[in-house]
Amino acid sequence: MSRFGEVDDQYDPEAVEQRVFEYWNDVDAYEQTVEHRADGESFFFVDGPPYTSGSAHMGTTWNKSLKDVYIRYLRMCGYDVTDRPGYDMHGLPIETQVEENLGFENKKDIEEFGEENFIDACKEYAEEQLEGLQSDFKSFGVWMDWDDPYKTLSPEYMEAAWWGFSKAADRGLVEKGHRSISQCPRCETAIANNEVEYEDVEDPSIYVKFDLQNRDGSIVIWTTTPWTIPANTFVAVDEEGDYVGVRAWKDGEREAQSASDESSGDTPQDGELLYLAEAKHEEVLKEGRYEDYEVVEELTGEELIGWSYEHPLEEEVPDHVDAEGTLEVYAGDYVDTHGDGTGLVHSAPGHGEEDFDRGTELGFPIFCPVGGDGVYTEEAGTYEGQFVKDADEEIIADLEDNDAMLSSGHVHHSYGHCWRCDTGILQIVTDQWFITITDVKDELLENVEDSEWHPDWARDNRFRDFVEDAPDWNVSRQRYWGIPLPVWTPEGRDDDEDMIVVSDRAELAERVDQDIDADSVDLHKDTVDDLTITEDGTTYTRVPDVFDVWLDSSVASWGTLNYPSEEERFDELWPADFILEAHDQTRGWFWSQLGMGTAAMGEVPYDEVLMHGHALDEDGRKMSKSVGNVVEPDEAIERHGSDAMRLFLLSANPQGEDMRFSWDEMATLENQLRTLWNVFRFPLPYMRLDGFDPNESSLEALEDDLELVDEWILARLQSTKAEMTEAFEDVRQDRALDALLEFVVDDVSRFYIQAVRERMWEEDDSASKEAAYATIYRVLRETVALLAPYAPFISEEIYGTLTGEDEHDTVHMCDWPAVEETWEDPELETDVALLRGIEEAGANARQQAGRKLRWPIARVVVAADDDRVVEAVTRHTDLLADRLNAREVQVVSPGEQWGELAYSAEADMSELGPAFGGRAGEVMNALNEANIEEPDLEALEAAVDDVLEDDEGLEASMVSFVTETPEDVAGTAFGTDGDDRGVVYVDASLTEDIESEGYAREVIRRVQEMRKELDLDVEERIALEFEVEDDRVADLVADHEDLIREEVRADELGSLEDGHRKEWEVEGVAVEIAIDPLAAAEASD
RNA sequence: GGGCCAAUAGCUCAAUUAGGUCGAGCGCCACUCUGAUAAGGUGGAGGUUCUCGGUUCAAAUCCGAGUUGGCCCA
Repeated sequence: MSRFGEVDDQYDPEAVEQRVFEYWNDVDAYEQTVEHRADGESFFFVDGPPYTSGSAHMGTTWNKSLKDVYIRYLRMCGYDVTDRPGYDMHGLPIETQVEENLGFENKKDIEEFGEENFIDACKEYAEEQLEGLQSDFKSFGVWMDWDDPYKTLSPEYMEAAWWGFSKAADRGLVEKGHRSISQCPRCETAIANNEVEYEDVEDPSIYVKFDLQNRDGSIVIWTTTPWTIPANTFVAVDEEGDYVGVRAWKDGEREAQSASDESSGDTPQDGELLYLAEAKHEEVLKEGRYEDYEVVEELTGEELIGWSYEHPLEEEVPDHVDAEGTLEVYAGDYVDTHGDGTGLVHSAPGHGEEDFDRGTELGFPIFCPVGGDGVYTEEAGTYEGQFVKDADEEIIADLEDNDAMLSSGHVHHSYGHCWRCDTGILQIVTDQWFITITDVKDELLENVEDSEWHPDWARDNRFRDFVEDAPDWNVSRQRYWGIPLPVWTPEGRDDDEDMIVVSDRAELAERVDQDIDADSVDLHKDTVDDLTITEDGTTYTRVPDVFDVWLDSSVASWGTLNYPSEEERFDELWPADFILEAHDQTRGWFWSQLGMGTAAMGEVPYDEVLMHGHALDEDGRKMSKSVGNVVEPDEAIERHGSDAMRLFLLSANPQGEDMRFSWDEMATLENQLRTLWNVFRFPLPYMRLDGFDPNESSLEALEDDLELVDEWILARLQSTKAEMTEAFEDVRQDRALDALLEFVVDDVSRFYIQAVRERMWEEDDSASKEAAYATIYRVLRETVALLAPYAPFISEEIYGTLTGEDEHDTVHMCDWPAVEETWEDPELETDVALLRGIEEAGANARQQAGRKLRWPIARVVVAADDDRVVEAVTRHTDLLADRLNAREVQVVSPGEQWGELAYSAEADMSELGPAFGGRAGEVMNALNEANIEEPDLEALEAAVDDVLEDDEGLEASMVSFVTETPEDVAGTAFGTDGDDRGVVYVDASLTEDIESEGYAREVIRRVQEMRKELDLDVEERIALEFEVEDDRVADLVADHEDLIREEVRADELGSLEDGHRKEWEVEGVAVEIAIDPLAAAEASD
């Protein structure tokens, strides 16, 4: 880009982006930037791999923008940052998507299609999705190593997972076991708890009577899963709970009883004897439509323990559990006598995790007559071959036939579903492989301490809770598209004794019977299933399962370094310095990495964590396709540009809190970029015209020529850099951005540029103009460096236009701007802050007095609260007078009083509160309302005592006096950062002199407007005529004829025959103005 | 049902991290400026700090109970 070249008048984000993308491509900006830091200190960032299905949504976009801003920042700080992006490419979501695309219903279809073909199809699909994501990420300027992402489906990466798993096995943490798991009957695989999605559905709701043995009556249980009744093994009670025995009648049975005298024997007249929780009996009996009942027995849960009952489907399921001790009542800590149900819980260890744990504890056989496809096995007796949910109806009918049904209805409740295919999950017991991380729970908790989290509560409140409760990790899935378990077991054996766990490709090639090439072998299921190992006369075959997809990403910290196939970088870099993901990853990647890191390496694989939130819609609801409130990043880019979108995303607090999307905010940020653009392009024509050369005219060379505003904006720049750096160190890039934008919009645009405009207009070369150029050059040059991590496009374009060929090819190679002590000046910053406070207050006072800025005012009086204000005003009187258009500025020192002011007081509650206790509020009100002539404590006290009719004993520290403005002047308090520092009074009284200038300026402004209507060049000369109707005003204006002629560049003044003519009304006075460009007049001659 | 987080102006957020009269930006309205000009400036309106209790002389802030939203878990 050429230095000080022409730029667009309007900030056009799309055009900027296009140009910058091309430019980056031309100069290999990314490659150069990486190379530039190659010798820097290493910084090992690990990208949490997004899953390759679907495109980048707002949340992913936020996540990647955050990663980009920190990576760019760290690079600017000199680090050689690892920036390899990653993609999570295995797992059930892709399988189900591919199945859908191929029109498959179940595993059988896959088997017919062929495993190899299916795996190829999954791979192809995942690669396609990856390309889409990559281009999404590139589209908003993320700089990562797109040419070499780590992919969980690559052999090197799969090997990393094998290696981690084998290390865990070496430590004895791998075991095969019978566990109660969540099974998706469609996908025919176990799924992780965090893959279960809960949805509201209608299910059967049945109350079942289990007839007691060796005593009268039945116990009542409740369930929404009739299909689990065949597997009933025991009933659980709350040992401490209160239960009742109830005799209940329906359909007029009791009347029949009272009619008959004898009530012995089991007759309908006796009703039914039912046992259940005291708290639930009314509700349950109502549910069973009993008309009448009587509590006949009260007992505790403990008393129920040991009662035995008959299996309600005894005949239908002949193989039901009947071992010693089963079909009895036991204590269970999962029972709640006040919750849903009856306080007696039907327990089937084959179909529930809690039931399984308790059943195992009791030493019972685990009866699970259901296969992985959700179909009853032979053990289920008459139900064999039916899908369990389909069998509900028949089971209900059978229970009714067996007179075991108390009530049968339906209920709406939330029930777990497979996150991918939306099929209701089943709890069944199957053989699975586990990493028994519960064996190293203490180590996990210790390792948690070794990582630093932002925000800290994410670790101490959230993550720790999860780690404490985490069960063993079921890592096996009965699917196809995943990393195969590297486990070989002796043929025909079904356990983890004598298993072989292969750790990498080299070991695989060495041990398997077949001849394979370690470098080229693919590790997917279709390949490795055929491999066998024969050692000491035993043949081993591979366990057919693949890994839970969470295991894939859990090894990212070494997988991204291609460890174990490459060792050098691992030795140098591991563990990760920094990872950054959303809060759903507490249970996901943050956890899986800790688990795997601890199991394999004994360490947490990351040092520092930034946990951000989710992107919600404008109403604070989560974005969801079904609700239709999803905002696509593409749309945001189209409407406001990538830079503005990034700015919006990066202006949100990144620590734990969710972000509400807002089009308004994004538009505001685009406007602020527009302001920057305007600031940037304003001095360019002048610099170009004057041939400004920042090398020759450096700030350092021109130091003595700098004016106050120059020094001030440079001082503000230093503070801004300091503030930003501090914010970045606190991992609060949002606060850093706030500081930068405030600097750009408030200090540079609204103050500095306003103040230096006149210097730029000077036609002759001057040291002052040179100094202004040098200052603004430095300010802009550093500003774009500070902005570069956030808004890489606009920063690049501005940087290129400023520096030309002088510096780096890209702003992103710049060093993070350091604070330069030379230019620091906190004194001056305070001065200007005070002056701006005074100026603002003065403008306010002017408005109150009804005097426009165009009209001079006689004087401004600044009543200072403290000496610092006096100092600032005295030092910069001229500047203040100029900006307020005042003829004179007076200062009233602290302690002194000005004019005929009345006084009141403001209470300092931190003093009043302790002194007056409960009456503080009352005293405060009296103080605030008091009105006195002198700011004097005694007078105030008298006024307050008068109101409260008491002697209050005020102290000076309790109050500060405030002035009450007299009528002829307007006064407004001013201050900095919300602290009052004094009052500005504007004396708006008119004099002839002031009126004269005021009216003259009114004329000037209207002539200027007419010049603009004619589209005249700034330098173009004109002939001018004006006629003021009011004689007095006409005389006043005439006094300033010279001023008018100079300002509007009028060479001739008098009556004009033609030209551009207009009637105006100025402050109620009619004025006729005509102008005619002189050049045009000559031409017409 | 449980854990964690959040709730302050119409919107996005502050309020010096063991309490002291709640402030910005945007938007809106009015005014203003006219050599950054499809820009710039000033002012104004707008608050039951989600609700209800409690502690305290004093609560947005501390405690308790709820409501709503978010994440995770059941």
